[in-house]
Amino acid sequence: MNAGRTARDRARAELTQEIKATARRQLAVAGAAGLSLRAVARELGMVSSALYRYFPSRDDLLTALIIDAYDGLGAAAAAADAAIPRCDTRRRWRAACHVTRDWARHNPHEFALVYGSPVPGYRAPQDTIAAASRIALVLLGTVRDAWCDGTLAPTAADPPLPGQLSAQTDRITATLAPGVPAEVITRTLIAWTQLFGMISFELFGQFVGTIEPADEFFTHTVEKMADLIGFQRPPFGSE
Amino acid sequence: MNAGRTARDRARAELTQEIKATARRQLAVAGAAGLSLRAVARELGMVSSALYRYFPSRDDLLTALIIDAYDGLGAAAAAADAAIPRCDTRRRWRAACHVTRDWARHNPHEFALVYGSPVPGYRAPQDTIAAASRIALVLLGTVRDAWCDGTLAPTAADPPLPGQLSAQTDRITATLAPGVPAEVITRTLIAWTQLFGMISFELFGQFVGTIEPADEFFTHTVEKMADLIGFQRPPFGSE
DNA sequence: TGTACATCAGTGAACGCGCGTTCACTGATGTAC
DNA sequence: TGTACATCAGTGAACGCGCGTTCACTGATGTAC
Repeated sequence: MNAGRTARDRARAELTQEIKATARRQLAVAGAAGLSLRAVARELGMVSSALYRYFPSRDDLLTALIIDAYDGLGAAAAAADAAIPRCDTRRRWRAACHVTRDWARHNPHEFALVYGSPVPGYRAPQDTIAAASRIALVLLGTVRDAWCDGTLAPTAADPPLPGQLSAQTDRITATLAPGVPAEVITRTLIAWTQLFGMISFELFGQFVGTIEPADEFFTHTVEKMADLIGFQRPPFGSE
Repeated sequence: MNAGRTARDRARAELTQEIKATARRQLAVAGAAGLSLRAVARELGMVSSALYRYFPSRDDLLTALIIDAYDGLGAAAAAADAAIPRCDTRRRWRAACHVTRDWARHNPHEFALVYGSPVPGYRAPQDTIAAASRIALVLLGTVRDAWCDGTLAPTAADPPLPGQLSAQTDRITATLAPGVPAEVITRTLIAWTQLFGMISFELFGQFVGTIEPADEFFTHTVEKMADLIGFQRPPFGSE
């Protein structure tokens, strides 16, 4: 892989990683808004202007951190998902939810960076969107596979979705989950927002004094949401 | 109300409000981490040290803003709830959810202040917790009333909740909703986290390009969560 | 293998700006007699 | 009603610190012949 690359190239790649790692550590003490190139440079024993060889501006460094965060979560979820037999869709859903929480608890500042309040004055470039969608694709993939298997509970004879919402879910269906009914996509969106809301509340302190620790609440809720989507319950005694 | 108060007192109260209002405007441009006493003073045409007559430090001003934000949301929800007949519990739940979203959309920076990433280096004092719970109490109140009315759907014969979670819900039940089963409290907690997760995603940009605008998704989801809790569906044609 | 030149990493000084907080002070407002 | 004193709001200067970004520069690494 490194064949043909010069020492300079390798040094550059390494230092780029070190800068990002140091910046990540900085997030913990100052938050995204307080991320400081000078502080990063200081910790690396460099002069601040040297960082401009690696990132054209503070915002570009922030963008790199955001993409890394989304990628880290996406990769963790994809790996957890891949470790489970394709047909065991409920377990795959569950694993993706739990790995998301675990990742967030291990990387609380990166979670806050991407799922917390937007950084004032920072406008996320397009590249971040692709990275952001990885986790959603893993979650949606388990639902799609369950639907295609025929193991997902049938959709209720509810009134049809209103126009705007059904257009939105159709767009998702068309590109990412052909054949899956809008109703199922909608339930997945509900569970998706529930999952991240619950993790945000846990990490951002809304559970202090009540749902603390949140382990059992989390586990229980993941099952409830799996039921809501329609994943088949595991046979009695198998878990 | 102002009887017996001196001109000085009234001026002090007014200026305190003006400082907070100006600080709230500042939140929009710099976020909580960037809230600056000097900028607030500048906008008010004062010298920065004058603010120390009103707030002993930057963090105290931030605390005041946090309490005001929680109170604003809590008051809006309480008012919306109070405007609906006590017995119409599903409509009360629905109203509280919608007013929460409306408040968040009208006050996005205050929403971010209290439900977004924690401000680095800032530790919220105890007073904020009481203010924070107001919205939760309104939501929980509708569920409690529905249960006491006997109009809430019966709880399923599910396996009992695990110990940690049932202890946590029991504590909530004991003080805030006597007689309501742990299962119902748990479902309410799920809906509560779902609600705020959905609003966060909408405001913080996670819906960009997919669920945008989120109006119908929001309305639909509020109904689904009302179903999950067990509020009776409105009779056919009544809505 | 050796030389000439181009590329690049990192330096150090500087620009122009921001911040929270303290302190001694002036002058207006309020209170007690 | 008037006077003496205490309280308080707001000033302006200062302390000591931080920041992002630019720029001319030195010296090391890489490339072409």
